[in-house]
Amino acid sequence: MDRIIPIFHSLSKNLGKIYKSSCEEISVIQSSILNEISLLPNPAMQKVADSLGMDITTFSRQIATLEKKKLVIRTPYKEDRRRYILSLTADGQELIGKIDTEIFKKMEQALLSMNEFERDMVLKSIQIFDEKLKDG
Amino acid sequence: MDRIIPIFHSLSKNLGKIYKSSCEEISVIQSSILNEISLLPNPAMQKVADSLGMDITTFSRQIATLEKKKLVIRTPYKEDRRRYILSLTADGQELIGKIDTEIFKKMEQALLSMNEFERDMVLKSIQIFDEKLKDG
DNA sequence: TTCATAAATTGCAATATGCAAGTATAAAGT
DNA sequence: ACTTTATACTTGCATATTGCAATTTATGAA
Repeated sequence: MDRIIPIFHSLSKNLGKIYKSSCEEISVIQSSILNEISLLPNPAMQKVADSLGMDITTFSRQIATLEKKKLVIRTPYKEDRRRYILSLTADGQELIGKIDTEIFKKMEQALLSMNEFERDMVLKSIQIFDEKLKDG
Repeated sequence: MDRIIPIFHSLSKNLGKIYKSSCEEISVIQSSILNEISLLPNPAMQKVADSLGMDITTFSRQIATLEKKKLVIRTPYKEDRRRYILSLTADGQELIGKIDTEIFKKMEQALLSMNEFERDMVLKSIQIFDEKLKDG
């Protein structure tokens, strides 16, 4: 348990570098917004902002930027006219596909350098770990 | 292997939230700078910036800010007078100690909700995984 | 209706970013 | 020696990001 802090920092740094180097056309923040929109079912702005732990005013402006770039669409929500439903354009979908492909290449490289037993254990463990973090 | 992308995004998000919520007095970026300085032996500015993958001009200004906050000291390096050696002040050390304690609490919470076998496997796996990412 | 709450945007000031250009020092080439 | 080249770091500048406060518009409750 005492190795946990150095591992935390190292892992944060390595994941961050992978993410950054996989995003060419947009920032990491913007990529995470696109990704979150793709995960949630017909989300309103507040929902996505909350899910990412972002301030709503910053989020609002990021969405404006992403909309200008034709990656996101805001659709007025008829049941509650204060809200906008967010969705990705075809370009937006394609872009997160490209980014995910880059991320995958780098993750794959790390995983393929393990033997099969190790790889299965690592994948399973990370999933368990992530679930526990999500709950906390 | 096909679950790797969702896990990557989720893990990035969760680690990022833990990091952010553990930094009160400074930004996550600044915390990662303090942490990196503490890891490297008598590092010059360029060294730390490279290690973090940061642009040197942005880094230079962050160091100026951290020095004003009395968290970091720049010491001229006699063997090469173009360089400055970075080190933490007592306040800087104390601050990363506080931040690490907060991070630890949250990580511990996740790990203690596992049984001992699972916890050992997860810790070992994350370490292996992180090592592989570091090499790549 | 009136009041309180919620979703989203805008004003504004502070902060962060990175390229280009600058200074100062060190190292290499002639 | 001395000229060129390269390195370490800083500054100018333009742009982007951030978040609090205040505003607009819409919903829900009293």
